[in-house]
Amino acid sequence: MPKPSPKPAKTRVKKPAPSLIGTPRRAVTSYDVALRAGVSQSAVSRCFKSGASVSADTRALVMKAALDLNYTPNAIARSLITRRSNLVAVLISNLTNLYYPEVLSELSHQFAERGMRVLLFTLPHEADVDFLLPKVWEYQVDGVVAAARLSAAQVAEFERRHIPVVLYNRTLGERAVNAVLCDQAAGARMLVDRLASGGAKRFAIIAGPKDSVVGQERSQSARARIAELGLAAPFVTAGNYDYASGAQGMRLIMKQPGRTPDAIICANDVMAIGALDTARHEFGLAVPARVSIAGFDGVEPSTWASYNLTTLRQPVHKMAMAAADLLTSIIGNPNSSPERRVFSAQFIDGGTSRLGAKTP
Amino acid sequence: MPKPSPKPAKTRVKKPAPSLIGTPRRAVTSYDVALRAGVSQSAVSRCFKSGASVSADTRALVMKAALDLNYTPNAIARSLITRRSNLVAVLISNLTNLYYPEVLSELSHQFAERGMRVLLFTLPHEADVDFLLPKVWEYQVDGVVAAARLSAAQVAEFERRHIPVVLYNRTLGERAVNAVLCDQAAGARMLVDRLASGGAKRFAIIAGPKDSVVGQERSQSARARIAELGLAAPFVTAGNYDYASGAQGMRLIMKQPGRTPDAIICANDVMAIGALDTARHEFGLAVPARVSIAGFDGVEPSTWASYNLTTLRQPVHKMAMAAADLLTSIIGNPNSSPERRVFSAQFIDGGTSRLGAKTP
DNA sequence: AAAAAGCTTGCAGTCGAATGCACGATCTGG
DNA sequence: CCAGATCGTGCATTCGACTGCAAGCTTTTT
Repeated sequence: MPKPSPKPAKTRVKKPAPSLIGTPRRAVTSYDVALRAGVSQSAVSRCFKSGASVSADTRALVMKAALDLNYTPNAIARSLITRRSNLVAVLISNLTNLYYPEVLSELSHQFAERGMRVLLFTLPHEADVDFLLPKVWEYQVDGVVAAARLSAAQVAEFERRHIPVVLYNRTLGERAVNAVLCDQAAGARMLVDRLASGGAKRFAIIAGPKDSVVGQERSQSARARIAELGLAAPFVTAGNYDYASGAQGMRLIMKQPGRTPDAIICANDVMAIGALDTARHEFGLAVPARVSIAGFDGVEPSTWASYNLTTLRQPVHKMAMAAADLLTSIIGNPNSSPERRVFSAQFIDGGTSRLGAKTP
Repeated sequence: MPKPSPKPAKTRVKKPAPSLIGTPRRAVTSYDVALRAGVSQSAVSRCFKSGASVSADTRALVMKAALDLNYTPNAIARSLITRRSNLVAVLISNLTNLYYPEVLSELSHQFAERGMRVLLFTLPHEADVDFLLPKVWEYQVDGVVAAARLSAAQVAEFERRHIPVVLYNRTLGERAVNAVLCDQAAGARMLVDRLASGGAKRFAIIAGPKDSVVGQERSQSARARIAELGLAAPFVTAGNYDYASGAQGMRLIMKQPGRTPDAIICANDVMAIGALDTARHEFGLAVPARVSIAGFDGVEPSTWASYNLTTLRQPVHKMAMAAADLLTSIIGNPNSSPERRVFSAQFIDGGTSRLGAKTP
């Protein structure tokens, strides 16, 4: 008697107990398919990978079995081993902004074409991004498109984790980051020039929120150009990118002492529309006869007949494509140095401004 | 000599070769944390799971180590074993529709509050959904919110795979499905009643596309009610839910022989806005003096001063919340029987319609 | 016809976290 | 002061697919 075997254990080397931890029902796996097709699991795996070495016979067998069983590869399991999730996080601060849905839609399509999925992260307006980022990391996304405010530290954190980030319509000062941009400054200057050569002398600006880089760039550049032209410094009021703040901005402008401005530049279309409606319906001002109004972005409502807004349209489609291209290229080739792709806005000569001729 | 050992193999039972398959750099894992904290991997795992049995000492050690190493649990690995991805697929056909971004935004917030992420699937307008669905399955989403056309077969396929689906503003005839709805019929009938008691006698309808269940419901109910009131059958033209088709619908209406209608019901706000702009600016019709115009949805631009549209606002916030609630409840409790949550639209008495008094 | 080169294929070990089990430590009560 | 209960912990296995390796088979080359 070698041992009275106090513990019944240690005999079975395997299978202490099948647990099936989560168990919301077991799905069809590659093993099931392999069994049915009479091949190994590896063969099944290879059949679902292009470029793998599988004979036509095996492939046919496997595909038949897969179809019979309604097998779909498990992307989660795949990601675990390949270290590629094919997920892209898209961070968007404010989907109700009217401009962003368009961006999101384009991004979604662009990434879909590249075989990637969009994991959406919306920020409850200016909420704590730091609270959100760990969620992004958890999902092992292959990359991030950020159309939301990220601090330099936050971007650095992504870099430390080797997660490529492309900023959309944002930069971090002079810091080298991947970004897709629209040249706001050039647009703003052009706008001022056109308005000025159309006769505008007294400008006012309804700017974006202070923490919006894009908004600041738009209003600062406009101010700078106004100064360059030797015109009086404009009255500036900050809005929140929504209709109500455009309307409110208009009221503030009208409350200012002195003559009413003859040109109002708004940091986005929706505010311009708010200002326009208020000018017309609340103050009975003829636009553009008495005052010119212009916006930025070129969102759909700006083209509607009631507005036909003068604006600077961003090439959203091209920009989204560039963002997707840039991000996929970084994913495929880390260590590439940061790149900025800058687009220029298209001037839309709507009916809300008296404009001079285009300077050549 | 038992065997000259033709194969040198079979000696090493483990470690044939470390492969590190995908290798876009190894991240910090729970093992690393365990090592640093001087505990087992299990302990680390338990520290990140609420309700697990861990001593305060261990927890402190682990948390310190995790912080030092910047550890974030890998949701992919977790999903594999727990069979819960905490991902919800949101299917949206047309993000440029102006109504959907609002829905998406609300859904995103609602799911975020429940610890779930939104995996976005946008359908290139009426593209092949069947092509998209396998992608949804691959990611082992815990559930689906479909604000897009799904056939009964497609929904059945989800059921077969035990993936809960909640339809948003959609049904499948009498088939029992989980759905969050807005009572379109009641809204449409109420709208007709109000317009009729305001004096409308000659109706016209700019309907939604033929394949839009919601659109059909809206226009059919309106027609039915018009008939019930003994009024002439309305001229009906189908649009595509966009501004251009609203405008086009208006032109078609004006081309009809006989007297111009005195009330136009549009299957959504954007078409109503298109029709309104066209009526005013192209045909010089006074609205609502000569013709009443009304829409559905209550999107933001419908409230703008230039429009101030009469419409039926959908309680998007409540509906999204209901969708998220419903879906999470099904996830937590499969085998629950399908449920419909129906909301009613809020009548917005804008300035584009001559309305009679509300019937009590 | 033998040798070399090619294809296919299965084996077995990964990826990172979760957890059933059993052992050890601590605490309670008799 | 020891039996029994409680708590905390580590071990080993699991989830499902991917892939390096080497063996088996086929084809080509000489």
